[in-house]
Amino acid sequence: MARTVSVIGDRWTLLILRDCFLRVRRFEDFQERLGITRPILASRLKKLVDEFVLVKVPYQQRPPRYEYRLTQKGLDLYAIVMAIVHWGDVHMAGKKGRPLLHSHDLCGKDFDPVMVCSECGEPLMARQVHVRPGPDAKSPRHLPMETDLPGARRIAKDKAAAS
Amino acid sequence: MARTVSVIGDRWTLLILRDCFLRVRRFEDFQERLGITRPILASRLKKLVDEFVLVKVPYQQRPPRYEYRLTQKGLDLYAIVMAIVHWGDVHMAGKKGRPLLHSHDLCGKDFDPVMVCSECGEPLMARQVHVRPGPDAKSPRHLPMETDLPGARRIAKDKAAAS
DNA sequence: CTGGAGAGTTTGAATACCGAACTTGGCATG
DNA sequence: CATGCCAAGTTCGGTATTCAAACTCTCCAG
Repeated sequence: MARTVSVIGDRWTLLILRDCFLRVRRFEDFQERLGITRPILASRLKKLVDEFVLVKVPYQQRPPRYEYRLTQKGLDLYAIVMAIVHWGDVHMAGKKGRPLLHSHDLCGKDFDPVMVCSECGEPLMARQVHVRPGPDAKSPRHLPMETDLPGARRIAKDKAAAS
Repeated sequence: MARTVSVIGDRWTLLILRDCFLRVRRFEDFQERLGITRPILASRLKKLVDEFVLVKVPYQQRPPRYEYRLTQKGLDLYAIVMAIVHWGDVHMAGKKGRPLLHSHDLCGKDFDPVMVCSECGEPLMARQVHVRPGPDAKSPRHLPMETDLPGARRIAKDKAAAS
């Protein structure tokens, strides 16, 4: 997650990516739609290209001009973007409702995105999920053993105080 | 989305929230696990509390001490966190694999999170979704006209320049 | 030869962030 | 009583980002 956040974890990058999914592709359009400063936009686009989230494609030669398009890696960010949009719709919408509606070509209906389990298809809830160390697990002191956190903590004291 | 990003869109907040889902709750634990500086951690926790994503709960009185817990609004961020973790697992994992595995209590299996359509249950793909203005749609000049006419965009600028 | 477009680069001031040390309140030890 | 420890912050001086505004560079059009 830290690696992912180092790519998408700043104020502007997620907004740039949302616009990519809305088919915005040119520097000037990003700049005007987002109100982002030009130097920051340039640096964010460069980073996304370096990370292979976007590709820079020439759309004319005479004065060489480029546009930015999502790669497959970039398209795979769709779940993240939709999850964010949906949370905003649920928890941050103003009185009037949501700014955009999404319709699904496959079923033709307006929908909300739902996160489900790949194995059983049920909607995921934080309380119904547990984690275990994987193949690339981090060092012990940084691991959050499910059982009540830092075993080394002075629990005796807390208990004494609580009782 | 802009409103949501203003809450979760910085380098540290998403990492703090991931740790919340891993049942980290105390200031010192966040600080040590993330390596975040104490002033920034304090300010981020305060912001999350102000936004009702976390609540500050006293866990002892003697010297008054608090821990931070997810509210329902915070728990609803799970889809975002899982989407980010999954993208990292797919696109940023090192050779050895992923750092954590998730198992689903309902079916007992290790799983990946999948974003599906609330109406038909099919996995969502960016190209199978179209957007329409919703009840709280933004002003026309900020909307992404699907058609890509090179002349349409100049007008706003001309007006601005004239004034 | 003046005037756009489009995609960026400078530049100097304001803001955010960092590491380290300090504060506060309550034990615990010697 | 003095010292030390813990947890949860604050304060502080210096560095790193971000900002707004202006500038560059390359073409084309009149």
